[in-house]
Amino acid sequence: MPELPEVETVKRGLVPVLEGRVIAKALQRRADLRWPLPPRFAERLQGQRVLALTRRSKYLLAALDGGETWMIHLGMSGRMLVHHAETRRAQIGDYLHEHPAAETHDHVVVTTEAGTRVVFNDPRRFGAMDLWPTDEIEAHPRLASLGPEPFSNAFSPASLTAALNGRRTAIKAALLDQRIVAGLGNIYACEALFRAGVHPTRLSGSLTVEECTRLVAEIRATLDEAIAAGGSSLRDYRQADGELGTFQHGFRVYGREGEPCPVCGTIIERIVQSGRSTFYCPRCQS
DNA sequence: CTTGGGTCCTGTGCGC
DNA sequence: TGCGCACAGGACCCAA
Repeated sequence: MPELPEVETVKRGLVPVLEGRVIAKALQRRADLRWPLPPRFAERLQGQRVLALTRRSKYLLAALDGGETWMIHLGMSGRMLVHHAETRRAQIGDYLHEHPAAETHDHVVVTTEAGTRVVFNDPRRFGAMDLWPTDEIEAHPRLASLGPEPFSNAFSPASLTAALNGRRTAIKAALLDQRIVAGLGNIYACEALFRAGVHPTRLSGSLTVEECTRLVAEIRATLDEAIAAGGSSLRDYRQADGELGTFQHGFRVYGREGEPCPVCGTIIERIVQSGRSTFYCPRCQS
């Protein structure tokens, strides 16, 4: 579900319920997600005020007043569900007692002093959480090797050209490599390549400066539009506030194998690159 | 160093 | 209806 636009959408939904709030209660319902949770995870969250909620690539970062940052990655199927106090009977208490119908994959639950509950639900459990000193957060092993944010000045035609220079891998795989640019996933890599007119199997190092210029612009435009639409909703995914993102209707090639290209009418094709589906127009992309 | 493939986990949708 | 298989928005780890 979550690439950069979806994580940004989740962040925006969580800011009003978490920022400035104290985590009155935290509950950890299993010992591990993708990796073991840090020692005393729930206790370390409890009593902390969330100073700021930000996003780096596909990671949510909640800076706590005790000096640690709560780091959250949604993986493939992770969701942050918000339940407001007025929509439930009980106040702060034992989650299982309050919610006999707690979902199987509700792994972490926090309740703020305002009575709002935030539930991390993740069936596939590819998601992850950690606690890390805020003043060293950029050195976190998961963040240290990330490439530039797509909207930052550090991401530019020149920097992309330099990052791709000499690489023998397909450009599609390079866009999924978070060290090249942070935040793209399978959907938006396909969409950006289509919009830039670049064939997904092109060798990274073969792209011209002009093509890199188009790619930078189209990556930004695609992500921009997706964020404005509240992200993409596949399956029954919903934003934290229960709203559905609508950008899946804006996909031009992703998931459209066999359909006509929206630009030229040529049938869109699907290939597999490094184990992931790639959708593209064989005529528009060269 | 780069690159490609396997892997973690659960759920869903499709063809038979 | 039931069953098996392919596939799903991520990214780490390791062999070559």
